[in-house]
Amino acid sequence: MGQGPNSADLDRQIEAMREGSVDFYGEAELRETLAKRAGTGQPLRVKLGMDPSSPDLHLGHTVVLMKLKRFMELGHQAIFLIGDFTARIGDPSGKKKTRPPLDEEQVRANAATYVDQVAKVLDVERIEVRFNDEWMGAMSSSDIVRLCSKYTVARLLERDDFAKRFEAGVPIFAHEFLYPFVQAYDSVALEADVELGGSDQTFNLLMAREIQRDYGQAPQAVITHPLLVGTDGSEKMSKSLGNAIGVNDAPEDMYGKVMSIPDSLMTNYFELLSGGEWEVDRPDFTAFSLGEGDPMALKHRLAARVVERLHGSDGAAAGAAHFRRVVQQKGVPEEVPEQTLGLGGEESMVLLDALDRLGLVASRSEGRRMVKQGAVQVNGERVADANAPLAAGEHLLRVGKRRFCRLLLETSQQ
RNA sequence: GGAGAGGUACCGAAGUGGCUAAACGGGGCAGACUGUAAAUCUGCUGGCCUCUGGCCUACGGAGGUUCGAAUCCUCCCCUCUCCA
Repeated sequence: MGQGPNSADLDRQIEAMREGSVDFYGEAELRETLAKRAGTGQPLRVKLGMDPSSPDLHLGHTVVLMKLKRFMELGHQAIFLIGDFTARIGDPSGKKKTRPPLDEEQVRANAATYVDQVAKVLDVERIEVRFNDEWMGAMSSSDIVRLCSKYTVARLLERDDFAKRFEAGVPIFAHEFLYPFVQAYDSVALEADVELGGSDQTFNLLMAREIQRDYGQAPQAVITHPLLVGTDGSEKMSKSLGNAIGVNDAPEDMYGKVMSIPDSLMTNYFELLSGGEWEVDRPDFTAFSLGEGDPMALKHRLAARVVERLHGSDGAAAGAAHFRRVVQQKGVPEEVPEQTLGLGGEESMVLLDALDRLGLVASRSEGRRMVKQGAVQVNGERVADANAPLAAGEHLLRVGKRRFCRLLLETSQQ
């Protein structure tokens, strides 16, 4: 931008902004704003907010982060808002029940890791990072009353997740109504021109437009994005559902988790995660069902791209090697965590004790079950007796497919 | 403020005095199979043990009745619905 109103350039920008989105509200106004500002060098203020309700971001978050990246490439100002205040309310979006509120300490701990995780996808040096406690914490009760006077209960109840809960007789607590007000006010405080989010955020995002008007600002454009489905292939990706691929997952784990998505999800992942950076493969499932084509190779390609984005090409290579070796050939990973235990004067250690002390099993009862099910191997041999003795020396323990530990048993007193 | 309904394991949901560590479904884990950590099939899924058996803890909370309670009684807490 910057070379005066150029319609073709505007088209290109708008197109990039729309790519991969579900809805683009306020597109026409945004186009006008861009045209007006062309030549002034004044960038758009583009807001993306996340609540530090869990310490880990996952691939679902990267879908929107990639869009933020595109805005940066177009020369706009990215604002990453950490909802430290909102996390203590608990976002009701898409929830079938009330979220447990987090205490300040948890929120702070989670927030601390966010910027690092975002840095895996974006150049955080060029981002404005803000916390909404900055202005929300400073609000007086009368400010909050004033904010709440801008929207009606009936309109809040139109919102899908509230409506469903209300109808089903699932409790809705009054503080949950506060959430969209705060998120909307964030846009006022940040003077956002554009806000990005998942499609489950549509209500909150649109409400911000009205609140901004009430506070004398031009309403932000809103661009929503599809929600990435988790590795289970049915629910949206979420840490609490256990179907998430974390941004901080080790390359090997990340690679394996991508490999574990259902085949039918491959296209979707290619498209949503591309962020305009990958050419998108559209596998031919009809061919696969006829035994043609190579779905496995495609999935490997997807996994490699995902891991490469977050861990670089070395990570991708490591992930691929680990998968071939451990999963396909049922082998032992290249690097197995090592631990040393002392025998404390005994001749040997009972297998179950070792599993328990190494944390390879959740409880001793689980350990017994694992052994009974044939899930436990010592040095590549399946062991049927939980009380089998392990002599001093080195033992490679394996529980199930993925839990490994190299145990060094020492005779020294301990 | 009044009246009803309800709170069961990770989640949903049966069970209304002993046969219940609690049916069934989902989830999770394991084994088999497979191009895959997909799909499918089978098994397991509170803890602890000297383990084809035994012990401890558990059905919102606290007491009580009973040889014995998730199931009966009392009080308390929480949610939903209707009325005001």
